[in-house]
Amino acid sequence: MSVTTDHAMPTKYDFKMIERKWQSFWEKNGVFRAKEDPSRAKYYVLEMFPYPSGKIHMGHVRNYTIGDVVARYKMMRGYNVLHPMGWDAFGMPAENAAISGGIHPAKWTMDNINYMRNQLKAMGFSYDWEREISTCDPSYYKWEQLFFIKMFEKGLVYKKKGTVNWCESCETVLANEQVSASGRCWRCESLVTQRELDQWFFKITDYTEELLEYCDKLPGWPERVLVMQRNWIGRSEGCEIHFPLENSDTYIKVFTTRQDTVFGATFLSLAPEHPFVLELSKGTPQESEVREFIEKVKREEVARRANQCTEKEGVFIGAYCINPLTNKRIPIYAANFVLMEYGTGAIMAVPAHDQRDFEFAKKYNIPIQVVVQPPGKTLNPDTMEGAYVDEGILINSGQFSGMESVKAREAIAEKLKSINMGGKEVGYKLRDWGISRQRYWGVPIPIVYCDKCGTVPVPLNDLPVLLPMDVEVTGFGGSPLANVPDFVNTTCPNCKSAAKREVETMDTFVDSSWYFARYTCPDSDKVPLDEDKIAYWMPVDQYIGGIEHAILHLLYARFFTKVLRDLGWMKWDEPFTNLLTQGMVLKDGAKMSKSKGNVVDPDEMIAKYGADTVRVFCLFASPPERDLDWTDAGVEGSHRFLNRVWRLVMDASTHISHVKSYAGDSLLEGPLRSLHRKTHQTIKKVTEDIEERFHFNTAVASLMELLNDIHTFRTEAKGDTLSLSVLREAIENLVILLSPMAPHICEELWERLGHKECIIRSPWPEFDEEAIKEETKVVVIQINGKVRAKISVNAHADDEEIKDKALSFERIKSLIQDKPIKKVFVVQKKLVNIVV
RNA sequence: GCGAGAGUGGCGGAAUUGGCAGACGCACUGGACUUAGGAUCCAGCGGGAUAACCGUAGGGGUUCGAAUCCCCUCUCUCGCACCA
Repeated sequence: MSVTTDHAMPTKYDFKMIERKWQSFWEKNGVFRAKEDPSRAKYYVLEMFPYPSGKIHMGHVRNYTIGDVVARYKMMRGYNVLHPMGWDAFGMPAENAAISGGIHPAKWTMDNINYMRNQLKAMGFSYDWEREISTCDPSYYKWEQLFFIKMFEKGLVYKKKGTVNWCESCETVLANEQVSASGRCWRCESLVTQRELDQWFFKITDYTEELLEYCDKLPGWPERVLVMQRNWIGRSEGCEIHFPLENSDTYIKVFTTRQDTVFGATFLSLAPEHPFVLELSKGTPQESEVREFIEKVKREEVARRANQCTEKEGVFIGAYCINPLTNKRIPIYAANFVLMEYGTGAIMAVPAHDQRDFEFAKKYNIPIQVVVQPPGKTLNPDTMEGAYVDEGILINSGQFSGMESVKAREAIAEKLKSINMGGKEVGYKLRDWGISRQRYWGVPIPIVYCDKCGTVPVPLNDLPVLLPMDVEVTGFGGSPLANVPDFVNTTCPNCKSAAKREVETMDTFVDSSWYFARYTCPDSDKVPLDEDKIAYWMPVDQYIGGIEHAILHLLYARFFTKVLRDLGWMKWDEPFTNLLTQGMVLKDGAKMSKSKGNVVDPDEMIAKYGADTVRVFCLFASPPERDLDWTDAGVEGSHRFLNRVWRLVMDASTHISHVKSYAGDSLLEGPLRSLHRKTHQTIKKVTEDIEERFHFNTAVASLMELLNDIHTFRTEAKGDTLSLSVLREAIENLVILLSPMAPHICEELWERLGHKECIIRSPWPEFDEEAIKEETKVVVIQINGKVRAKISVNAHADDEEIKDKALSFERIKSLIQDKPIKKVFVVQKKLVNIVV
């Protein structure tokens, strides 16, 4: 009998039949159903749930494939794995579909969910579909309303009138995080303007320090995500300084990080929105000019105003204050570049040492006073071309002259404190999270407005406040819910008199701030989070998603976790222990988009090549953090690989069906030993690549190598039982190691190899340290660092032996000839470098 | 401007406690099988007069030895950007 050939027509790799078969097998047998079991170690792997926009795209496919490999690997490793999936189902596209297509957002959303669920099932992902949740389901958002009320009671939710970001196109408010650096809406890219509105806010600033502090306690997160979050929180240490108003007993508070330059403060700049601007200018000759300026700035787009390049403009408001350390009288201006939301909305302007103030002073002819001298230079305010912003020695600063600026910051802060004119202060960029949205398709804010009782939260027994279904969504005229009398008109929970409901809905980022916790107990109907179940599953061991959520979703989810902890619903400080941010899927080097016409449709790919091929390609084409360029040729290659695996196993199966997998019972030599070694090296490589680095591309590559070696082996080896048992060992390991990546084909092959238990319930193989060892090693011989020869040495040879062998090697001898040998370096069983 | 990351064959990518550069795949070339091959198998595949030698964005340095460490320059990607 020969191992090499088999003349029987092999069965074709029928991926359609195979994938259908195993998907229904998994479903029927509840293979992926997760059950709490305190006797087993749990592993919670989660991918960011999708917005049901219509169809799954390649980004999802990649994201979920990565998660699926991790989930399946951990299952085979014996962990009790929770791997859920659901829908971030509230949001604007549903509403837009209603406006343009006349279809109800609920129907549109449900249709999309049904379609996309089937797509995910066709990919063979190992989700526990019994735990599926949808954020637009009242049984989900009911609890979100409960959290809102609890937060309201604790003062973590408040309503305030203020300037907010407004997207003209979405006709709704945006949180600061949701406005891009260029002042555009995160969703539709239109320019964002400002509006005065009464809005609900989550007090995320109560958690600023903790959110920042824990950025150093998340070793499982990519550094760049943490850097982005730290930047966003934007902590800066500085000083508050009080500038008394002339002829008044009030003062203006400013925040500065350069209190060492206070002696150079020659004017004050206030944000145009600062209440003092109107108040102080009242009755002065400047009043009308000031009013005009405020109006002008208000009209400016956020993008323009927040841009560094925008011309600095301002106006004198007709009032003066006193510099508390120089006692000099200095003018007060309103300036377009001063932001009301940061610090105190007012700054002391030091033109000599701040570029913005410098430009401003030049433009309006305000004196420039140098107070920090750079080492070895003298600054002349008349000839300076820009501000000197670096450190130096203080001059013109009274008792502080001669002091280094760094030290002066301490001393001046202390001085200000001692005279009760300010003191050290910490400033943050992070502001409270505005969550009101003037939209229909979202979670209703559970609040009632009563003329007598004011703002009253809906009693817990009355939850959920159901989102009404009979609503006409037009896209005009503000909150659609305001036009539903049955919804708006209610009675006050307190005094039972007529009252009105809040008609705005919550930002959908609230919905996704706690879904990961709800997966642990999706059916819990008495409490939002079941104490025992959440205690068993949380926190998420591995979270996987796109980098685009580095700030938005991930910061909100961290905040919400801390809130829920403080409300007593869970006991973790952070929701996600490890985070993997995968790169984008590109086509022809560009992001896929309809307008570019470079969209690859997952459905088509699955139909043409099967889910396993699509999965393998996603994993093989590049490591997860990097962008992946989709190529048809690459997919063909992955498909070819699976075909080769299929043929190999089918060809060999008749020969190896009666032998047992080699179990180390007899001594191996030659090709048998080599294949056995390769098998175990591959187990080691694939295990480490999955476990330690998520480098599935190299894991697949090593499986391809094993496949190639098995091929070679079959043409060389004899058909004796020992050979066949080694062959069987190699093939079985190839199939089992490949199974997390290409589960359908591997289940099928596993069954055809005669296994009764499915592969996902089989244990992950362990490698044998002994088998991996090479009996001979190839040692590279270098002369002056250049490779000149390679010799084979016994694995037990010591350095001296290797050195001798290298020096006596013919080719080396002839190259060295009679040149004197200066030194010889030997790297253990790897390399010899001869220096001549 | 600041911060982070990256730059390796025709392409995607391997190799990171400094030790054989280019694993694996794609594309390409030649061959086998074949009525046929866009299937499959075998072989080749950084450049080069196939010899020296040169090659990991460019230049310098450390070292017996550098894709890897250090310095400078360039390019690209991402994030932040009037935050006082």
